[in-house]
Amino acid sequence: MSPRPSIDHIRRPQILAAAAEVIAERGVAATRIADVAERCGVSPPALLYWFDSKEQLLAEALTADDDRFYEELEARVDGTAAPGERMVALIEAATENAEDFALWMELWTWALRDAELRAARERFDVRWRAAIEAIVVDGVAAGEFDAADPPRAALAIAALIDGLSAQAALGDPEVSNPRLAETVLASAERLLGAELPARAGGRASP
Amino acid sequence: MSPRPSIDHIRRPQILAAAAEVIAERGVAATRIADVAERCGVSPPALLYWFDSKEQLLAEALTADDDRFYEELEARVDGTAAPGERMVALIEAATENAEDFALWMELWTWALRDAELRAARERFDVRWRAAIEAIVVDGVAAGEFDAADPPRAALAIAALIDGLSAQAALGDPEVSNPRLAETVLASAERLLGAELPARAGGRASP
DNA sequence: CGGTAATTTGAATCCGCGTTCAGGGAACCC
DNA sequence: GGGTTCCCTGAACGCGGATTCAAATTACCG
Repeated sequence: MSPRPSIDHIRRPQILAAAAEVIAERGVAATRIADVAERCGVSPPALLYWFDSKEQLLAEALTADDDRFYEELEARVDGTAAPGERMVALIEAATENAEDFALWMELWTWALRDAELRAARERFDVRWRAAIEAIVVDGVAAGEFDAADPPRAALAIAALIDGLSAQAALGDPEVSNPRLAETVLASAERLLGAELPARAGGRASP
Repeated sequence: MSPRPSIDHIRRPQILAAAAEVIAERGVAATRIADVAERCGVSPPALLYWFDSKEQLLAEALTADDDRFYEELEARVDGTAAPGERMVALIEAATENAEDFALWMELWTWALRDAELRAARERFDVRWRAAIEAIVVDGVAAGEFDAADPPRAALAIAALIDGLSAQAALGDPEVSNPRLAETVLASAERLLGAELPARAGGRASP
């Protein structure tokens, strides 16, 4: 509406957020610059003022939120003390919004052919695995977990979450959200040779 | 070259194969009809003679090979007898060509917004999980495996393979092809509560 | 207040690419 | 060997959409 609605550097994040929304709805391939502009209440060339090209804008949008995600997640997980509880908290946090996984899937697919996106994805994954591994190492040290090879266990748990989340995001009836979390938890118990504490939420039926 | 190089229904599969190749290289989004036509040594409109639209052609290409993949895999696996060996054979077969997983990732991403592709993907996944589950059930019946919930174990193994294959396809240095197979095997042993027989190939160093 | 820099816009440009069209050569059938 | 069908082609069409441009509007600064 007004030609200068906000000062300097509120614009870029705003555009990136709008782009991420549109991507989540339409997918990267079907996202037009005009869509993002409309969501911002702005004309298409305005976006080109802040970003060099559509490609650059979408690439940035695809990776902008992820750091925040990990920060939130690490904050949530580090709150609790015992490794078992931390692991449960992590698994819950990672599985509670499986729909959002669609954005990761987009990132993966575009990372197949874009070196920068590939590097970004790897950075996120390293961070993610490290978060898991830290818990595993603590659990082993505390005698709670039995894992001969913590990095491998962490890798397996991460992959398990990825694979199941993808299917959940795709609406697989076999992998509903509750079943997703259950399966990861049960499998993690096997992989870690430990019983994990029940989660706080509890079940619906008494 | 020659105007009628092949009879009736050799053309469609040929086009689909070419399309699958191009998709594997460029990705669905960047695949042009002209690319596929060129690979077939044919003009673009020729493809439109066999397929109604680009979209239909690509969708079909994305799912054409998969049935063959499962048939091959099931044939390979059913050759051996003991559940443990069958499981190892299945895991090896599924992990030996991680690069090909890129095509699956493309399928997933497009399935997010295309009902037919989504249904096709689910069909494949059901079949894939069933193959795993059959082995698990046999192993439990034979007393070789210890799995309280075979469908869940199968789901977990499938998800594990998916998640790790995706990272391998993305060139993650942490998930090289050998490490991929090792990790799946080691994790499957945990999930199934069983030692799996060493694979035939053996290791490189003596 | 004027001058300058920052931000946005509407309109125009430009191009890639899917698709359409009007034929044209080959096989097949009689 | 003439008609019919099948498969394909070159050229043209047309559209969607990214990017460019010149101008306008606004903020900031003296």
